[in-house]
Amino acid sequence: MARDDKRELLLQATLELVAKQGFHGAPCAAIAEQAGVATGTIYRYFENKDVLIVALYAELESRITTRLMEGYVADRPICDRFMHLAMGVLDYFITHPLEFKYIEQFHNSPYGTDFRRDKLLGNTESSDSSCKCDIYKRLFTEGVELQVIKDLPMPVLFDLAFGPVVSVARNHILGFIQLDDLLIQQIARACWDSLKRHE
Amino acid sequence: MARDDKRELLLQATLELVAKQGFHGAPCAAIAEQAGVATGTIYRYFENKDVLIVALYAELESRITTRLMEGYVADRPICDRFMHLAMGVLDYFITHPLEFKYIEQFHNSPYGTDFRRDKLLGNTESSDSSCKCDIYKRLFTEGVELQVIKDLPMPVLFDLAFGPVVSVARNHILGFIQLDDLLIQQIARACWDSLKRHE
DNA sequence: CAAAAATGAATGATCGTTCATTCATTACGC
DNA sequence: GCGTAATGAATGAACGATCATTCATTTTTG
Repeated sequence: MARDDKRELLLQATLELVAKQGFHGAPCAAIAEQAGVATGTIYRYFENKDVLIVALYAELESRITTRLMEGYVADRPICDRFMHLAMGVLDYFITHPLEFKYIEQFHNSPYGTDFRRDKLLGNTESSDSSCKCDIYKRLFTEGVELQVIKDLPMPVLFDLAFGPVVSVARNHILGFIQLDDLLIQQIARACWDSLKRHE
Repeated sequence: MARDDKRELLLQATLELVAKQGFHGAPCAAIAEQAGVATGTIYRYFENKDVLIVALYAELESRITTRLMEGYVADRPICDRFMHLAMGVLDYFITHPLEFKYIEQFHNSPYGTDFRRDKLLGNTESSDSSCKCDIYKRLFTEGVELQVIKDLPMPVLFDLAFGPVVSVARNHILGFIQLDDLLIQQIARACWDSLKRHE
């Protein structure tokens, strides 16, 4: 078996176990078993468990960003671009429930807190302009300047746009609601309503 | 020392440790030390640690509901009542950061998942009409009937209203933004914009 | 066959929980 | 009122279970 294959198997096993049972249900022994390797093998591909956890998170972020950039046309109207991004994120989450659950678990754990802190402080690699946050940030900045988006602090605009999207995705995946294309569009539109400046 | 005092000390110690360091940072030994009692004493007031965790959550929910009902006038316009509730929740969260953090930790843990599942299934005590959810549910139902709120599934309306509120509260408490009365009002208004039916 | 990869039993640390013991308080006998 | 017995709250050392990590050994590869 090629070297990268086993690394991939370990990442996939971690994704499934953490998404389905949380970090408590994903000890190293279980991850190894799910991947079909021995416990010790984990340490040939990752320095320790924390490195594995963070590496998987980075991989998932990268996948979403790649998907979001597909079909994104930078010179469309602000509203159209926002709808594309909001519906894209929502669609990605509900078609990849395991990835969504993992990301949620990660954010609400010591891993996520440390990760955020690191991003705020020594943000040396923020020159990566393909970051999902940057796409939104530029869109919102432009919208505020053109006076089509409310003049609120950038993090607040993020919360207005993402807060409902994440909540709705969670409720869909847990089976409390059933999202379809029409509903997704209505939700993205409602988020836009909260961002849009009053005429 | 009166019996209830030690129970209260244990609840307070659990609140502080879990809020500040997560469940990982709140072993029974640490909770007891913070409360100024011995480890074993916990088991005189609570059957086990899970019971303690859930009891604290129920206590916090009760406190918020009590606060929210203060000054709530049922025959005001839909918009006014929504603004009162949204601003009230946001204000409570940012003035009680430990309680907010604990509730977030609880929701994103096996405890929270089980709690939700129990509420969905054997919901025998749902006759408690003072439940926070019920206040909102009745407000939204009335709003949809009067055609001032969008005709979307009830859980989606919850997500549109609560998603941004929770996100914003978290970012304020983590120090990423600084909320004041004006900003709180603007955010509640933005949430209302996402709920409001288009003319 | 030599080097690299994989193995999984062993290790040490940490956790929730238990329980024999201590000790302050209360109730009782005289 | 005083000495003694009974009570049960409080204690914290000890236990068993679980975890991440290590490493001597075996297996695979080239």
